[in-house]
Amino acid sequence: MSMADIKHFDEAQALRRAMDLFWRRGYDGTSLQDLVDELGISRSSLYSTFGDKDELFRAALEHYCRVEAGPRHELLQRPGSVLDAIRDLLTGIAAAPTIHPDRRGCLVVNAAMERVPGDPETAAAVAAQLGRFESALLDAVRRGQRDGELDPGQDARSVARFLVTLVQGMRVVGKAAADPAMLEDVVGVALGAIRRVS
Amino acid sequence: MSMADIKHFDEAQALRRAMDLFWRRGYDGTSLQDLVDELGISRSSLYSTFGDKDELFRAALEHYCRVEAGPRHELLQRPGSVLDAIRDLLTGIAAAPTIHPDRRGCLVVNAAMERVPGDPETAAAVAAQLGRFESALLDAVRRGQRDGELDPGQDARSVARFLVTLVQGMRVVGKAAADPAMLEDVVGVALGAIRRVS
DNA sequence: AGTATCTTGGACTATGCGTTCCAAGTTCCC
DNA sequence: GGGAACTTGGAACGCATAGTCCAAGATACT
Repeated sequence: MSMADIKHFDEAQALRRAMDLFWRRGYDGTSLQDLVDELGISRSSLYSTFGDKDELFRAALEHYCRVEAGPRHELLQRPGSVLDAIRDLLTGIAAAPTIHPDRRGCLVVNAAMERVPGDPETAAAVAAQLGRFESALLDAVRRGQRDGELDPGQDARSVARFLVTLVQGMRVVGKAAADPAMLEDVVGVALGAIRRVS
Repeated sequence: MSMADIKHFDEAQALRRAMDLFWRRGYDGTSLQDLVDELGISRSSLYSTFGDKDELFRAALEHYCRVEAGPRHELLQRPGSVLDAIRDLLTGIAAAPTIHPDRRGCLVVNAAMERVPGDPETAAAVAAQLGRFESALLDAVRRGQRDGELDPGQDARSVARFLVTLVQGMRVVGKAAADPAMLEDVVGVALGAIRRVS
């Protein structure tokens, strides 16, 4: 293998920029020219490095799951109060529209709504991500029930699924309604729903 | 005004078919040729009747709100148990993926995710629809609290917003995950969250 | 220094898109 | 029956798109 095959650009940075572009404008809303301009590389390099538009989109989606969603799942494994961890998770999602006032929402939800049905690979990636979120929450809920913070009378898996679903709803509402107070109200009700009645 | 201006096609039926097409395939996923083929009318008639693609999409979205969402709001005004009405509402939405196995989801959510940001008119229509849903739920929640079915200790508006958000999440999960049991679990937890503790 | 190998930019291709336009056809009024 | 008003189908237009290709440049090994 010769060593003239050095890339003249930062592949990781290009992927990050592609993720950002797809996140803000969606799949159809992002043209190949947009990508060429924003990533700062030529079409040839884009195709030889990332494959076609579909592959790049999927890579961007995976990168999003790793960088954006991953830390939130780890937050649930934090030692100490599970209820606090879940509260932090939910308030963080409630604050997303404030952090990103451009109404970009969540790339996973955007991808699911725009690409399902019609792109089975993206559909599978989204379903897998929801599954990972559910199992991370399931562990946390079980721990919370053991620690006496969460209501032990509820089925842990149902509670985890409830939280997964609520978070996706917060993503939709955060993008569509853009009233920060609304999501804070929602968080309050949700926490009351899972807390142990004392 | 002369009377040679009779349409040779059923305008209401065409709008229904356009709604169905946008619902299944999204805005960008539906080409004007698709519309011409499915609606059974020519390009000229389409443009002279509905305006351009944006206008037709908005009309289809409004039609959806009237035909699909409207009856659900009225369901909440049903005499008798509010808790039963909310349960029926939620289980109906949980059953949506079974009724439409093609993973079409909800046109309002699809539209919001695909068109926001970038189409302020659609964004406004979606926000208005969420607002109508919230106020319909607010009336129901207040009634349920008066009747002693719902927990009167919770802020009624927060509960309404919670339900709005949860339903949007059920739309996302129903389209992305397609496990009917999952949403039934969610409904159970949600009903427990708002029910009066007896 | 020369050569082989790989990357790069940009021109190029083919296709599909939304929109416009016009001749032909149809209907009603006089 | 003649003419005005309107709808209709289909051709045509300009433009944007995703993807391909190739000459030119850069690098490392002999």
